[in-house]
Amino acid sequence: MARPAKFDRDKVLDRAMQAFWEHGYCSTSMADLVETTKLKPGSLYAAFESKQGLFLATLDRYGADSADKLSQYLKNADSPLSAIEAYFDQLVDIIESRSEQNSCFLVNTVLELSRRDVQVREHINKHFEELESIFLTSLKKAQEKGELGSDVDCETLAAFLMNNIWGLRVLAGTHPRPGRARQVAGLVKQVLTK
Amino acid sequence: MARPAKFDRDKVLDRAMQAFWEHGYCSTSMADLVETTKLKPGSLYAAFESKQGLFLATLDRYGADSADKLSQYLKNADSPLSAIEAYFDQLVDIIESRSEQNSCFLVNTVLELSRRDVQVREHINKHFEELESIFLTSLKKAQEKGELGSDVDCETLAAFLMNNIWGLRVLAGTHPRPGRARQVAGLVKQVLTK
DNA sequence: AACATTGTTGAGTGATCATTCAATAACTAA
DNA sequence: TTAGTTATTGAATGATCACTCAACAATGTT
Repeated sequence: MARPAKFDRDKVLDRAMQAFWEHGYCSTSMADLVETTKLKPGSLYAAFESKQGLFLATLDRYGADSADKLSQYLKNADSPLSAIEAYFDQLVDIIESRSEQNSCFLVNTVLELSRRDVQVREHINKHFEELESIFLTSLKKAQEKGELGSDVDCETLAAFLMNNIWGLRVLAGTHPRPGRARQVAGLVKQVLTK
Repeated sequence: MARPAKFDRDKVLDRAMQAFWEHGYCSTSMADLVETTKLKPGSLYAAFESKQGLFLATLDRYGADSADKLSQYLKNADSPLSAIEAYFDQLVDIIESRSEQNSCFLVNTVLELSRRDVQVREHINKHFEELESIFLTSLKKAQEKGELGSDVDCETLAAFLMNNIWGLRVLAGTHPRPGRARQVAGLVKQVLTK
């Protein structure tokens, strides 16, 4: 009934996400987004309402991807605890690789905007809660299997895991000496397996 | 030999720090700083060179204050381990208080700027290293006193403590449900005291 | 009092910010 | 073909950005 959009929404979101992820919300200008997405301002505004709208869309995309990735590690694992350890190992690999993109878009955003912007906070918290609930499911499974003592509080342990992931993401921002992330993660894994 | 400055440098730094701490670097405009410091643009630039120069000065002030505070908790403590626990307890109190200012200026800045700005990163890292070395000194003292087993790697444990402080600061940004910060800190303290 | 030096003032700079919109293009349904 | 609808375009908007500077004020020295 009308002219169809020419651009690929997913590709546009991906490119915008890369820009926000790398430079943060404030330091990514609409001019930057116009350049990376190859969409003119008018088209961007027609599709996403505003810079903030586009940002929230990229946040949700990143959050969904993160949850998928974590799920792939943990679902159907024979040993839930080993799977969690494997997840931490690959996180450490990313951080130790010193690649440009070893930060977490969600964690970056918590400290840049979430403290002051309710809408952003609600989106972020939703994604964090999803990640944590995936951990929690695995921890409970571990407890059923006897990998984890029945005295262990899985909720606290899940919160502790999230805390150390956040810490590792901050660590990545400091450009730490090689081996340090692995050292910290090693101690976290030790807590996990007693 | 010349006209002396009228303003109190420490008071100006304090006010600028509050502004940067609350809103971040990008979202604090020179107009904001002119308003909070009560200095005209020309005076600010004469005293601090640039927005970035003023920012680095406030960072250093915050870092020095943080180290002083941690030192006060840990130096001359009869039980180094209890002193570290006490430090975590007050950190939890700050976070659970849900006050406007329960974030850490250094952690905020790591994720806003440190990843991309070498100069900022060097300043931040210097302060983090100082904090960590204060923890390390206490941990070694604890080991000498037998509070900590001789098999414990104090360097790793200090890095672990920093990691969880960073995690707690991210947690604060999510506006968590009451009690959660205390729960996480409790587990950290448990690791500390075996 | 006169001079040298430095602090203070605030209007003004060009650049960049997010956003808008009228003109035009491309599609579907009739 | 035509009418109706929506996508695309890119120049233009006013606001705000970090920053400058010439005029003036206040001090110590002589």
